[in-house]
Parts: sequence; structure tokens; C-alpha cells
Amino acid sequence: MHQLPNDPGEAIKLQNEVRKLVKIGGYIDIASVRLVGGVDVAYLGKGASQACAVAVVWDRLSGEVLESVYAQDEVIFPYIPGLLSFRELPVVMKACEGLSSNVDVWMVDGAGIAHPRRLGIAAHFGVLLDRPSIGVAKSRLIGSHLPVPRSKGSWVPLRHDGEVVGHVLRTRNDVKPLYISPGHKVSLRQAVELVLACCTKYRLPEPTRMAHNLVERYAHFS
DNA sequence: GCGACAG
DNA sequence: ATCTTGTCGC
Repeated sequence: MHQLPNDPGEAIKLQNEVRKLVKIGGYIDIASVRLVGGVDVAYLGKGASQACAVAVVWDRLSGEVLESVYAQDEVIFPYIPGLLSFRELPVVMKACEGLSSNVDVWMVDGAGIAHPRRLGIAAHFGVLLDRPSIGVAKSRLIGSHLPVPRSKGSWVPLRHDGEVVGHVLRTRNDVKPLYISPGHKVSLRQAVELVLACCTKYRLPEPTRMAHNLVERYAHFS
């Protein structure tokens, strides 16, 4: 991660610069995507001055986790809606540095371009690594949408300021839908297709679900 | 001014 | 995110 902003105003200025580097579109071939990465963060205690992160590499063919790396660090930036990346990316990037696999696409908990300045944590993450990334959020940050049909695979567009910034996707029958948006170097259609391909048995795609399970366990025993 | 607001 | 008990369903 680069230098942390000193305040929200500085953070927003930085986002307006970094957003120019985000690429949306088909830089990858979905059929050749085998290794999908997932990252997640957990906080220690309630003072929440320490946080840990995990980066996992999930193999789509075997359905197994090939690699996982942990990191722990002090959390400096406060949680402010729209500025999540400044709080969580420092630890996340630290975990990614220990990785040895070549990940094809990354999935991150949170928004991609479905963000007030089109630079949610997943997009910011993708730009820092200059690798394809997808935002997988469990709830809405911005935008509006119609009700999503109840069956798995159905979706409705998520609109914000006159543009479609993501899809609200039902990954299982009768479960809360997920907010999917492109991060970096992927199209919205590819993002949705990949998330569905990784949702084998649960609401969350395996890479993100595995990362969450592992980092929770790590935080609990550390 | 008031409400909304990823993790 | 984190703090928590019971409960519904496969």
C-alpha cells in the first residue's frame, strides 16, 4: 500500500487520482481462469487497534485452497463509508506479499466500482496489484435496484448516477443477494459469471468464504 | 438540515 | 467489523 492519507479529505483526493487507473473490460478469458484469490480482514478485540488479514488461493479445478498467507498489523485509519480501503488494504497487501502463486482473478469483500467515486476497496486493490479483481459485497454501499427474483443466478442491475455500476446477484435460492461489481481489468458480465462459478454450495463464493473462515480462526487464536 | 452509509 | 441465544431447516 502507498502512504496513508492523514484525513478523509486527503483520502478522497487520492481516490480521485487512483480511479483514473481503473480499467474495466475483458483483459481475461474466463475459461482459462483456474486460480482465484480471496482476501478478508478480521479485527482483534473491540478496541480494534490490531487487525489481521489472510490471502487465499483457491483452485477452481480441485475446489481446494492451494495456499494461504496471514499478516497482522496496527489499524490506523477509521472506518468511514466510502474510505474502507485506507483502513483495510495496508494489512491485506502485507498478506499478499507473502504469496507465491500466480492468481488469475481476485475477489474482495466489499465494493468494486459500485462506489461514490468508483473506487471501492476491490477496485483499489486491483490497481495496486495491477491484477484483475472483483468486488463481492454482502450489502449495498450506493445505488438503487429493483427486487431480485428468488432463484439462484437471477440478478438485477445496480444503478448510480445514471450508470449501471454492478449487479445484485442471487447466489442461492432464497438468500440475501450479493452486490457484485467490477474491480479492475474485468467486465461486469465476467465478474458475475466468475462469482457464480465459485458459488458451489454457499451464498459466498469459495475464495471469499474460505478467506473469511481462515482469518476468523486466526484472529480467534491470536 | 436530514438520512444513508462496503467492512 | 464486533458483541451474542435461540431457532428453523436440511
